[in-house]
Amino acid sequence: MALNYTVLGNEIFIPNTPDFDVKQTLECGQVFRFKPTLFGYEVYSLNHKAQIICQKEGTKLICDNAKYFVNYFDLDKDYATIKQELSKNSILEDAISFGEGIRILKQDPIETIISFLISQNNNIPRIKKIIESICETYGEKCDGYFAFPTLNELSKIPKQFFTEIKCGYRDEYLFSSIQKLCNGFDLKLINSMTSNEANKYLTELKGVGNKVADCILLYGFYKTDVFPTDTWIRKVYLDFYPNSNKTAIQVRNEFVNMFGNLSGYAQQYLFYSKREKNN
DNA sequence: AACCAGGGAAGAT
DNA sequence: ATCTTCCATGGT
Repeated sequence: MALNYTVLGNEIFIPNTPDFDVKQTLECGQVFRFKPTLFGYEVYSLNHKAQIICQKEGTKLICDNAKYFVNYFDLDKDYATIKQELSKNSILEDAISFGEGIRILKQDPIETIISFLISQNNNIPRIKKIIESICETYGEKCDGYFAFPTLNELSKIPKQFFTEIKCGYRDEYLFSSIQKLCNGFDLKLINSMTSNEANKYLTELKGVGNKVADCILLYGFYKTDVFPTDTWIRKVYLDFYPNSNKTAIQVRNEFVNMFGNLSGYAQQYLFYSKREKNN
């Protein structure tokens, strides 16, 4: 059954349902540009903003473009059926009931590439700080926030800036990949590729390896037959298969074989559950 | 002090 | 092709 929401002007209202939870959706590691407020959250995507107000009867989104955020929060997708299908696998039972309100956000490809270039071998609070700093300095000033810079704006950032805001060795990755995105690298090709082909293509960007490529494909291109495998997912794997010495790529391929087109969803439930519980 | 964080590049085998 | 080492930074 699909989500039952209503749109009134620039407001979206989602009545209480197990298939939508803002906290779970924002804090499951897929997005970095949001902050908690008194009554909920504020979320930023490109040059859009949504105020999210958690009420007794449901969740209200006050935004600049309701259509944009209906798509962003994937509100027209039937997650109940996805969860029902995935729950047949005992590995997922607990994780799904723990994060049953997760939605996979439909983010912008460039914003996703830059964000997950920064994410590698890094922790979430610092990732957020670095992205915010880039927006503040090079993004368009909007009403109470800064937009994510356009590709053209990104192309004007000197490598020195990435160094100064403590990107560490990722400064070169960001600088080099932005140049490439401006010059010859064609993201439109990805839509006509299989996920494996697209993964390989994305690794032509410096700093993008197998894992970051999977994140880009899942969050930026909505390809769900991928399974980003990071340190947390490897811990999950060890929970079910103790003293396994499989590499990240082996774990990744095993999960993709297990979950097929629903791999991306499965990954989110497992990641969120493991990271929140941290045991 | 040593280890970890949503890993990946480069060089050695 | 697979295995090591090193890579900045900040927190524990």
